[in-house]
Amino acid sequence: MTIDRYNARAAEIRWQQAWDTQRVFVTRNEDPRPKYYVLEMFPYPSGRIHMGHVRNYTMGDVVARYKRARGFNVLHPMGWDAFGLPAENAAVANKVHPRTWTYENIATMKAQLKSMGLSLDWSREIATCDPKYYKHQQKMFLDFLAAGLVERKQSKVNWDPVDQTVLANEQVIEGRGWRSGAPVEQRELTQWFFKITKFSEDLLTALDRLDRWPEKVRVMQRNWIGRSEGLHIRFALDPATTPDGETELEIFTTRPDTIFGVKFMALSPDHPLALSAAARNPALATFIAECKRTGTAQELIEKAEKLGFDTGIRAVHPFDPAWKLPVFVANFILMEYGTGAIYGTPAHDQRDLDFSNKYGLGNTPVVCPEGQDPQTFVITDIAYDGAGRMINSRFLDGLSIADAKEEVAKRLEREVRGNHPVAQRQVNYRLRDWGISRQRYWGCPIPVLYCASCGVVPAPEADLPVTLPDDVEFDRPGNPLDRHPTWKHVDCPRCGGKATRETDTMDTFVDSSWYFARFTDPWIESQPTDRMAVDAWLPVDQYIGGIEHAILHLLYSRFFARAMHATGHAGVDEPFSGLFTQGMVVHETYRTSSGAFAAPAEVKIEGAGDARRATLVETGEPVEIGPIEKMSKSKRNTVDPDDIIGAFGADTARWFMLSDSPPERDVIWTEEGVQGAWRFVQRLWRIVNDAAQFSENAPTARPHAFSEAALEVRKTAHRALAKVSEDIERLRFNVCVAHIYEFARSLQAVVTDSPKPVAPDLKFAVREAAEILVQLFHPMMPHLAEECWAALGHKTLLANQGWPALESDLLVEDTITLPVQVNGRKRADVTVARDARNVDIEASVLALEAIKRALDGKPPRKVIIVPQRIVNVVA
RNA sequence: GCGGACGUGGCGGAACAGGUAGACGCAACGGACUUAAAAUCCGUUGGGGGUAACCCCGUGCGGGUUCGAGUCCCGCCGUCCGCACCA
Repeated sequence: MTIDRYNARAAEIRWQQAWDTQRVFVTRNEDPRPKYYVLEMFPYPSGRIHMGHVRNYTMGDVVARYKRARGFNVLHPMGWDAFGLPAENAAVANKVHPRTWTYENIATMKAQLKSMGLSLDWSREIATCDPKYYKHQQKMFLDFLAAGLVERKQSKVNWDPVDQTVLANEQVIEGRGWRSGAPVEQRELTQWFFKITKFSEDLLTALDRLDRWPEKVRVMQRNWIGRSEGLHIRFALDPATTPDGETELEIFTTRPDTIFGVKFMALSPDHPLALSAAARNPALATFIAECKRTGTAQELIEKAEKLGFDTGIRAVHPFDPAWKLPVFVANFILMEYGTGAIYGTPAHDQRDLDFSNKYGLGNTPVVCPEGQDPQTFVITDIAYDGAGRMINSRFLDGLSIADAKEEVAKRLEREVRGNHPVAQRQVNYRLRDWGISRQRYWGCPIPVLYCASCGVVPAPEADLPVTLPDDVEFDRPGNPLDRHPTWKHVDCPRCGGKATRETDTMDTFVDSSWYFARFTDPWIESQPTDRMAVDAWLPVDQYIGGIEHAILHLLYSRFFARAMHATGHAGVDEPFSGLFTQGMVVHETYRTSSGAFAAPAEVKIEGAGDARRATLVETGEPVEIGPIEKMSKSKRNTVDPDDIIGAFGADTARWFMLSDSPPERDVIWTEEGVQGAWRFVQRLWRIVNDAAQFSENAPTARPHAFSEAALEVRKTAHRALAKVSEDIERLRFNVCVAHIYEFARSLQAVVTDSPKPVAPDLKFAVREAAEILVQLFHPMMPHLAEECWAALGHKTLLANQGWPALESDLLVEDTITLPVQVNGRKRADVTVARDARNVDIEASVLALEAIKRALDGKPPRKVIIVPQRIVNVVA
């Protein structure tokens, strides 16, 4: 009998329909089995899925299908991060409404995802642009507002001049907008903020408990939160030098130990004292204006030279009333951090030293490194920030840095001026509140009103959702909501007078900060979450997505979980107990002689190694093979998942995405790799069919005894089962793939090489092995697995089948083969009984020809036997 | 500058917890089948030496610990990523 080639296209559609009709992947909240929530970061509906999606969703699907087989009630939902700027850009470019554009994209991408055969519960699908979703987001905004977790304040914001909107600090990358890439400017605006800083300490310390997160991500978040302990000190100002009404200057320092090395004070150009001093000093006012000018582009600030201006004001040293310090305005002092003012200790801070050297303020070293002579220790160009003993510091001399910090804090805390202590210990964070106002149409409206007499008024809950108007124009830059003739004009719900709506919408990162909670009960209309459901399902057991969200999305979601907890919408603080960040899909780039990029589909490759040459298919023009880079439209090195699925089927694409590269690293998409995956699909199909034929009429009951050959088949199968199970648990999919290749190859050898007729026990063993093989690759290639399962005579869906039971007895061998080393070099193998005594092992080892030769007739000095592992003979 | 990760054949990579380095795949080469090709199957493939049994070298470089080091320690070199005037 000849076996037809496996027709992936036809089979895949058939099995997808079968899963659909039988509602296999629809999850019930009432299901009593233990829960497992696996989630991949939901996509932005940009138009079509790309290979990055294929990789991400395949990994999630492997975990979901595996856990389902292991008996868990698996929640594996999907939705759409559907608000955002590209929809508006499309509206400008193509005169299509953002909603239309978005939903058309969703339809396309949903069909593409379905063609991948993912075990998703589509009944829970949500789109964040749906008023049924953002209604609840508005409700939570109001709850957060009432709970003091939202505030409206004026602040300097990052303004993206291309997108014409505000960006959060996290969205500014190297001084440029994360989406537009335009240099970001600073502007003063009144904005809505989520008070993420209220949770700074908890967001930081809780990272230690996220032991199933990549260390890299935790480090990045730790740095981002940027906790530092220090002292808040009030310096008195010399009245003779100070503008009216000003008496003191507050600073924050993490190095109070260096207080006797201080040479100057420096203020941010935005500092109130700087401004009041500027009011009577035109030159200073000019300097400040200058700072702000260079300060419009973040990029320039970072490269700018340190500049200062002496205000003429003098501060008084807290330990010496006679010691006066010049107060400068300096361009490198940030108003947003600490108090916006510092004291400068040039010897021990590089920035202060640069500044001091420029303005001739000198420096006095106050920390002397171990082994240095304090008399000769001088600082010229490089500040010293290491450990050491205090010098030149009066009562601190001889103390360690830590003791000196403590001593200064103690003394200044005790000292009182104007009923307040002169200094207080303080913890500062780099983390800022999350500004969420965006001057955009296609986002969730912020549900507040402004009334001339009542001020800021929250929208009444009965009016939620505050929906977006449909009739908007995108013919001009700026926010269409603001220009809309009627939308923003409403009556004040408090006084009935005239009021206007907030026309800013929320940052789309708000939408994605709680979708994982909504998935647990997306049907409930009365509230954002059903507490029974959300508390039962959260946290997400395994979250999978790109490293690019290490800070933004993941930190916001952690904040949201806490805020939802505080307002009664959820019972957990951490949304994701397990996190995995997968690598990118990369591909070679191709350039024609004109410098234009060519797409892989347009290029023909010939030769191998150094002789590899590329030409354009159409013209035969030679093409330069360029570096391997992340697949992107601009470099045209993308491969369309539809093309791959069309040509080879989803299973081939899925298998290739899991092969070779470790999941956290980048994977290089190659035509050869796809071909290899496709060949293996066909090979599996043949092996399973051959095995089915081989084991025809196999006994259904397990034989009492097995021949050596049959036993070997069973051992191989169960060893593979053990390894693959373990490696799926550890998300080491590339290693799973290798084990499956190995197992398949050995099963194939048994089926081809065994003499006929076949004994019943071997039939049984081969049949068992074939079933295990199919079940092992099922999470990775579900369609092929169903087809094979049917070929093995099963009438039920493999998707509903449990994971095979491991017979661990089969993993234990009666005899073991140990490598034998002489002086750490392998010389031979020795096969002994598993429980052989060491003396017997030693005797067998020393009897080996190769060992005798290596010892050259001399007795060994020592024989080291590591049980079950290795023997080393020391000559 | 600060912080982190990594460095293994021609390539992607494997090696539990200090115990046989190079699993598995790709590419390449040789062979079988075929009129031929495709497809499939089998074999070889870190470097060097030897007819062979076998021997020597080998996990970025230099040291160290150990019976034994890809793995641990110290010092370099290189690559990638994140943060970047945060006082």
